[in-house]
Formats: sequence, C-alpha cells, structure tokens
Amino acid sequence: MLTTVPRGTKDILPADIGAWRYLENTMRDICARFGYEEIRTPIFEHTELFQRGIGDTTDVVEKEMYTFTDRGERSLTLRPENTASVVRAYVEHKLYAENSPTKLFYIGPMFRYDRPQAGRYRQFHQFGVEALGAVGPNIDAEIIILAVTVLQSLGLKDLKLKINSVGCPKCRPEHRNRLQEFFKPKFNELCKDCQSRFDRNPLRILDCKVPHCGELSVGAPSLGECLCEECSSHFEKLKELLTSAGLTYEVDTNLVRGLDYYTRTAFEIQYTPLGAQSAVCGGGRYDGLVKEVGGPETPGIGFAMGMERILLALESQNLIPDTNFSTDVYAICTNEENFSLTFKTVIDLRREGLKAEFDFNGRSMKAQMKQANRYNAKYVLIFGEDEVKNGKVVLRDMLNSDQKEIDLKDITTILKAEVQNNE
RNA sequence: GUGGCUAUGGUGAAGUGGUUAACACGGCGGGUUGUGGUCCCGUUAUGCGUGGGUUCGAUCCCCACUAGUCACCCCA
Repeated sequence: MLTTVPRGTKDILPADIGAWRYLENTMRDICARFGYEEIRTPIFEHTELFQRGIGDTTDVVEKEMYTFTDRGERSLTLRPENTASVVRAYVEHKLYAENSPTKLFYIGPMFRYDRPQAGRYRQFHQFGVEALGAVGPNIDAEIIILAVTVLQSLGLKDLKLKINSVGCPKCRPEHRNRLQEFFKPKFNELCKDCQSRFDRNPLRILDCKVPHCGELSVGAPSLGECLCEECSSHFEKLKELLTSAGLTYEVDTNLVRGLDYYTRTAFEIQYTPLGAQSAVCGGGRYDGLVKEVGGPETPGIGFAMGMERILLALESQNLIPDTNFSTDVYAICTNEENFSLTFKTVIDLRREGLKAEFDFNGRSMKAQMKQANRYNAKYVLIFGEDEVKNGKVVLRDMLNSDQKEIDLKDITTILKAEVQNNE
C-alpha cells in the first residue's frame, strides 16, 4: 500500500510531462487568441458552494464528492468541477464591476469519487472556459467555436459536436409536467433507474439505455416543442451563427447535462473511439448560477474538457509531438584529479545559460560517452589527463564526430558561440 | 454503486502441478592499455498482485481481497 497511489489517481512522470505541457500550451495559446484570461481558484471550497451551485440532487454532489471536516470544524470539499468556484470568485471579487463580459479559463485537477476506468479517474484534470455577463447567443457560439478550435488544433478528427437547448426556468417546468404526464401511465413498465428519475429528473428517462425505456419514450414531448419564445429564438440564432462559422453539429434533443445549473444552450463534444468515456468536452449556459451563489443576476456560459481523455485520444492517433530532451554539453572527466575542474566548468557553463551535464557515478570514459549520447549532447568536453596538463581540453562535436583541442580559458566563449551557431 | 474479464522482472511478454521461470527491449559492465550512437559478449525476478486453502509439493487448482480493464451508471 505504501508503494501504490490511491485508487483512481495517477503519477504524471517525466516521460508524460511533455504531452501535458503540449496540451496546456495549446489551450493557453488559443484562449489568449480568443481573449480569455487564466484564473486559479483553490482546490477545496466550502461544501455548500457545490451543494448550491451544482445541485443537491445531482450524482456529483450526492455520491461523488470528497468532503471532509477541517480542524476548525468547517465542511470542505475537494472541487468536483470548477464552474462553481469561478463563479464564487467572480462574485467575491466583484469582477462584474469590471469590463464585461468577463472571459476566464482554468486548468487544474478535479476530484470525484467514482469507479475508475480508462478515461475516468478520481483525480482528473480539466481545462475549462467561462464567460460571465453576456446574454446573447453570440457568446455561446464563441465558446463552442473555442472548444472546437482547441480540439482541432491538437489534430483531433472525427469529433462529434452535439447541441441542444434545455430551456429556462420559464419553459422547463412546462416540459417537465408534460413529460410526467406522458410517462405516468407507463410508470410501472419503466426500469428502476427511470422510476427514480421520474420525480427527480424525468428528462433523463429519454436517454435511458434500457431498450424498453427507449421504446416507451417514443412520442414523448420533446423539450424543443416546449421552449418559450426567447429560448427558441436564442437557440435558432446560435445554430445560425455556428453554421456561418462553418461548424457541423448535430441537434440532440436528448442531450442533457448532469449539473443543475444549466439553462438554454447545452453542448457536448464526443470522440467516439473512447467508448464509454467518449465525452471529451461538455458545457452550456448557466444563467441562474451567479445569482444562486449570491451575486447579481448575471448570465454565464462555459465548458470543461477532460485532459486525460484528450490525451487518450491524442495517443491513439499518434498526435503527440515528441519533445526530445537534449543537452548542449556533456563534460567527461577521465581522472579524479581533474574532477574539480570539470565540475567547475559545468557550473560555469550553466551560469552562462547552457545545458551542461557531467557524470555522477565515476564511470569509465566509454560509459561517459554513452551517457553523453543518451543525454543527446551536442558537444562533449573531454578533460583528458595530458590535455589538461597543457591547459587544453578536447571539444568533440557529437553530430559529425569532429574534435579539436581548445584552451581551457576559452571553453565558455567557444561553446556559447558554437551552440548559438547551431540554433 | 452493479456485472464481466485480467494480474509473471523496469517494459513487452512465453510457460509448467515437482530440479537452475523462455525470448525481446531497456539498464549496468565489458570487447586488449583515453571516445558515443551500429555490432558482439557478460550481467540483470526478495521467484510469478496480496492473503488464505487444496496437495507430499503450486507461479500454474480453489476462495477472498486489492488493482487494472470493459460494459452499465455518471460525466469531462
């Protein structure tokens, strides 16, 4: 147990870090292009924030949170997602008083107690974007295009963009009633899960995987037909904007988001080869959330992407560029008397901004050469016995295997020049 | 949370109820007295996830646990 990570967590080792940096950099770059700025919120918050923000009856809050009491008897929770926190920060720091809309993004770990599977971890990472203070469908379109742009820039193909409108507090109850009326006579035929959904969230019955429930759902009133005037024109306008931006999407009237705060626009991007964990990005509009958390009535919209899932997708398509590690100079020392000199030279070179290495294990010259090779060294400096006696050192160019003797005192200047020349 | 499958070294893996657990990669060390990336040689498992049991004997059989994985669920 001492030598194992907790279930559902993972070490990100040096070998993987390149892929992560690549992902993060791409995301940051594109956010900058779209005018979104980074925000970093705490990894834990007051439990109440999530209960209020995400919704008491959601699975996430009901059975997936890591909640604990701290020494001051406060109930705290490791963030299961970041929208609630961002909204909290927005309200707390009165960002609404500044230039509107407020466009933010974040990258960081989230925590959910769930049964682990590939693409589903208890500590996982999300990249997410939130825009607060804009009502119109144009921001919805921008956000969706941003999400698609990120995934496309990473080279992902075969993505499926699904959109839907889940209505607003005005039209949703209407739909809910009609749904319940529709399913009432069939209640006993529904599966267990759906029977419990009947009260809590009848909308979810529509995308139940049990075949019989699917049959029973045929002809159920769709949300689309119940949307109020404002909601449906918002949705129409959004579709128009997406089309004009050249995006292909699919309207999926069964698309429902699991968090209570969503209103109107809901969307999801899938990468189907990932199987059960194919949802690579999900988001939507949450016009009631800011108020719910105690701020002024402010509209908002955002999305989150699962970094691990994207990484899986990239790996499967070989889309991760290799970041090969390289060293400018590897200094070889052949006898102990010269070690201090070798060591000092390496330190000096590093001070000059070069990537310099040396051997830590007192290896033979041949072994040190092999090391230099493994480090991908461009140059090797050999502090040979005879040469050092004459105030010289051998400089070997590892690429073309040329080598020459140079004066000890010229090492830094020559190497700096050589390395610069190569770049 | 439910059900299925899997579990051998740093990695990919072969294998059997009974002497020294293949092979490949990687790592380390060498290849005639100070030079790498190719090639060649040597070396590299507290013994087959953990704990029980069956057996004269188990890495190979049974059970439990743990972990991974797939589907459900949920979601990113």
